[in-house]
Amino acid sequence: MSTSSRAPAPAEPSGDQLAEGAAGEPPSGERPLRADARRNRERVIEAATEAFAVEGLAVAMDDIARRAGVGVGTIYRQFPTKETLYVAIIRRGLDQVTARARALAAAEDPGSAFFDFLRELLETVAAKRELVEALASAGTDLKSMAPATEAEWHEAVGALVERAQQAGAVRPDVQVPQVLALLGGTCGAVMHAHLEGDARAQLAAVVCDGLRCPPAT
Amino acid sequence: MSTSSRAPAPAEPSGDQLAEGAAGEPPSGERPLRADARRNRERVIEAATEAFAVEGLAVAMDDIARRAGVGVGTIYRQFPTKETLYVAIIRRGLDQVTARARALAAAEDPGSAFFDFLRELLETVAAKRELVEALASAGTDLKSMAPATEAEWHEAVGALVERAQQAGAVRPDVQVPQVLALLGGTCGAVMHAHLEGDARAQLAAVVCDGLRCPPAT
DNA sequence: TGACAAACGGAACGACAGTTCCGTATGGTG
DNA sequence: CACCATACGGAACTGTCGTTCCGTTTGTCA
Repeated sequence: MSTSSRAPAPAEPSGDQLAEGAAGEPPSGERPLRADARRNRERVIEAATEAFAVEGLAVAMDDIARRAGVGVGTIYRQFPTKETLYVAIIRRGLDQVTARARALAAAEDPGSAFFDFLRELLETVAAKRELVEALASAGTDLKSMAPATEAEWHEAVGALVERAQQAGAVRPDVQVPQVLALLGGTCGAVMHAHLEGDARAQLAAVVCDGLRCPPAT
Repeated sequence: MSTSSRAPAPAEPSGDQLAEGAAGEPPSGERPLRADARRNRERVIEAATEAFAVEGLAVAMDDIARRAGVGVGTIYRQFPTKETLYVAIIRRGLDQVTARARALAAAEDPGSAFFDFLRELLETVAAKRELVEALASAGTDLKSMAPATEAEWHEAVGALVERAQQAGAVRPDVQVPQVLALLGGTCGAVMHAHLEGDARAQLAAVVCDGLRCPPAT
């Protein structure tokens, strides 16, 4: 050993590059990225999304590159690590549902807004089951890889839940963290059990009923 | 996925080792295993359980061997594959909860039997969070790796649920598969969100209420 | 107690897959 | 239309692991 240790060092977590520069959509705050680069970035994300869905998280970077019609080097210029690549994809997806949550938070009926959100989320996840399953298996800690995305998600759901509680549509004794956990768990249930159509709706109904205010008592 | 068990010269699978001999508890139907072998088998399972919990599913077999105080070869004599090793551990755990379900199925009050089971399950899973999380990340298809174990689990829970429904303690419109899914999802929620103590109980309450018959209406 | 099958240990083997490197191509600009 | 920073491709490099092999040790049985 000793000697030239110029090895693929495990990509140390070193501090703040994770904070924002590692894997946002485009390089939000930086110099504007050449045209071909931007095009390729998009292609890579697209290809990776499909590859992860079809082959699982374990697809080789070479495969992703081939699907995208680029060289591996091109991927690594935008995503310094395989992890940053799938975190970027996770972000994208999470941002979408967060946006939906925010939109619903402005609805007139806070109660149905929340429950609709839950049902929609289940549908969305079921529709992309393979991909979500793959990404979930990463075991990535979003809180450290994409703090902002994570925070916004929590915040958006929190708002939805609290409004629903104030309107008396959701029992007041549940905390937002529990709801978040339940959302995740229910998504997991739908995916792993391959619940389709009615079965899925039924499960949603059970969870919704549990969350709803106990009518009397 | 993972673990591409690709041998240089695959030769022949020589028999359906998956079917039954691969990873049961002791070699249930075969010749009686020498004393040291039985001892080592136990040590290996013990060590692997701890290793998976502490280091995750990705621990090297060499690590497990070291922890167990044996050579890798010894592991491979009992568990032809890494996968068969953790499937054995999964089986063991699942058999335990199945046994508990069966015990509760004989209780006087079918309703509280079922709900107690759910709560207990959540406690158990929370107590072994690290291990369960690791094993869950395997993405192993139990139905094909341990059909009997899987079937018995379904059957035991099914019985519990159906009795509770007949007693009017669980809403009659949910199917057993949904309950199984919900059980799994709730465990996942508790683990991923690190819900502790009260938060866990609260979540359990929500799920139980959802499953309970809507009092009136 | 002697003999033999069963079991052991652990070095060695192979293969895979993430990451790096560098010569070449190209978009953008003055 | 040059010029060059930026980007590209993809072969090559490496560390890591699962798995195998085989000489040695040990339990068991007559």
